[in-house]
Amino acid sequence: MNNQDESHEARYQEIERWLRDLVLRGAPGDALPSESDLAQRFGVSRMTARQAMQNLAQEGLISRRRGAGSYIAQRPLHRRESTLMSFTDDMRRRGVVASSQLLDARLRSATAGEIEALRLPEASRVVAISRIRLADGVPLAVEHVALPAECAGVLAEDLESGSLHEYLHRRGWTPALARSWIGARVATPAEVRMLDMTSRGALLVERRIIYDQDHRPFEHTETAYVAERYVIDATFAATGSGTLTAATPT
Amino acid sequence: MNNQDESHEARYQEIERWLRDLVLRGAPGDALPSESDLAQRFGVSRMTARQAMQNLAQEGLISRRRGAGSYIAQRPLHRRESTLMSFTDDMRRRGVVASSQLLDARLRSATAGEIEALRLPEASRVVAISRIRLADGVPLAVEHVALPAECAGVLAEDLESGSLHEYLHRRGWTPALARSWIGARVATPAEVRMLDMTSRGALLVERRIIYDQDHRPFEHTETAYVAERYVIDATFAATGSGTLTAATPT
DNA sequence: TATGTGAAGTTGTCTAGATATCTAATGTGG
DNA sequence: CCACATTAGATATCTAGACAACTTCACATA
Repeated sequence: MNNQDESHEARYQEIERWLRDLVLRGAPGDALPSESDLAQRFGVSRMTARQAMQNLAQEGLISRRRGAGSYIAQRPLHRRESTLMSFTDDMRRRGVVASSQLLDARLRSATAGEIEALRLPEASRVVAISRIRLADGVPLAVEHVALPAECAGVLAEDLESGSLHEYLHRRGWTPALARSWIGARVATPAEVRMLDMTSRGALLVERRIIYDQDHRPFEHTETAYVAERYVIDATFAATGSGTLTAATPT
Repeated sequence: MNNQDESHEARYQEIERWLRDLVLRGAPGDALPSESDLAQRFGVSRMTARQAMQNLAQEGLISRRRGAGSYIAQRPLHRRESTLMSFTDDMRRRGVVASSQLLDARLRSATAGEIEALRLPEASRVVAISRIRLADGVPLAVEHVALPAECAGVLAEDLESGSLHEYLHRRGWTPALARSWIGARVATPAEVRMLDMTSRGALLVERRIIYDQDHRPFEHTETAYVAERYVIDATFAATGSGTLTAATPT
C-alpha cells in the first residue's frame, strides 16, 4: 500500500543497481535470476522486478528470451561515453592533430533550412562559419556551421586553432542530443581545389543539428568529408529492446 | 515481442499503431490522449495503454512529461539510431515497399576482405548474393552479401521476394550485433546503368558485418545506395544511445 | 536409437485497482 | 498586478494476481 519510503529511489531502480553489479561481475552468457526470483528476493511484485530487467534489456546490458530466461548480454554495451563528438575531440581521440583554415565567419541571413533546423523566426540572422578541417595538415572536410545570432561573440574567438564547442560550452550551450543525416554527393570543382582532391571524387556529407538539455537546437552544421580520407564507423545492437527474438524479415 | 504472427496482435501494439497514425497526422507539440483516456477508449487497463505510450516514447516519437501529459515530439525521430535493421524493415519504416532484383547467387571463393570479416580459413568459399534493392520500384542500391558456405541452403530460397534474414533465423543465425563502416564513392558506369542513374553520381556505401549471440560473424554485406535517393538518419544522445565514431582509412 | 510427449520454468501480456509526485491552471489575498 | 496556495489532472510507481506462449529437458515409446 504505502511503499514510497523516505528513500528517493524507486524499488525497480534498486533492483536495477543490483543487477548491474551482477552483470559487471559475471561473464557474458551467464544466466540471471528470473523475474519471479527477483520479485521474491526483493519483496516486490513481479511487474516491478520486470521493469528493472526491461530497462537493462533496453540498454543492451542483458538479453531476454521468452521461455528461456535472461542472460548477460554477449557484449554489454556501456553507454556512458558520449557519442556526440566535436571534430576536435574526434581527431584528438584518434591521435591526429586537428586544425582549421577559416574561409568565412560573419553574421548573415539564415537560409530556409537553417531557420527550420534552429527553429528561428522568419528572416532571422545567424552566425555563419565556414572552415576547412585538416587532420595532420591534410584537408579532410569542409564545414559550414550556423549558430543563432546570440552567439555572435564567437566571431571574436580564434576559429583556426580553437574549439568552437569549448567556447559554446563556456557560454552555457551544452550538447545533449544530436540528429544527423548522412548522405553523399560529388565534389564541386571549388571543393576539389579547396580540399586538395585529385578529381571530382565523392564527399561524405553529414548534416547535424545539436540540441541542448531543453531540446532546443543551437547548432546546425554541414560537414563534407573527402570520402577517400574518412569513414564513419558505427556499431549497432540488434534490437533496442534487447530481445533477441525480434523479427528481421528481409 | 515482435512475432510474425499477424493473426494475434497484442493490444498494446494495436494502440501503438493508432498512436503512430495520430503522430503522423498531428503537428509536433500537439497533445496526445492521456493514459486513462486511451485505456477507456480501447477498453484495456491503464498499464496496457501505458506500455504503448512508453514504447513510442522510447522511439522518440512522443515526449512524456510527468504531471503534464504526452505530446508529439518536436521532431518525430526515425529510429535508425543504434538499431540493426534489415532493408525491408528500413523501407517499411520509411513508408515504401521494398523489393529485389537478383543479379547473382552462387558459391565462390571468398575475397580477402570477406575472409577477414567472417574469420574464415584461407581460400574458403562463401555464398555470394548480389541484388538490386528497389523502393517502390525505383532502384535504390546494389547489395553484395557474403555468407559462410554452411549457408549454401539459402541458394534454394526465393531471394527476390523471400526473406534472407528469416531463413538465417530459422537456421539459428540470429543477429545480435553489427558493425558498419559508412563511406562514399563515385558510381561506376555499370552501376549507373544498373541503378538507373542519370550520371556518374555519388554512392553512399555501407559495409556491414553481422554477428550472432556468440559474437561470431555470419554475414558480410556491402550496400551501395544512390546518394540522391537515400540518406541515413542517426540520433545520438549525449548519454550515449549508440556508438558512431569515425576513422580515417590508413 | 531416434522421436515425440509432457512437465516445469520463464518471459510476454494483461487486469483493476492503489498511492505518490509532478505540472499547469485557477483562485485568492495582498 | 503580483505572489502564493489550492486543485484537477497527468504520469510514475507498485500490487497481487491471471493466462498465454515459448524453451528446455527428462522421460517414455516406437
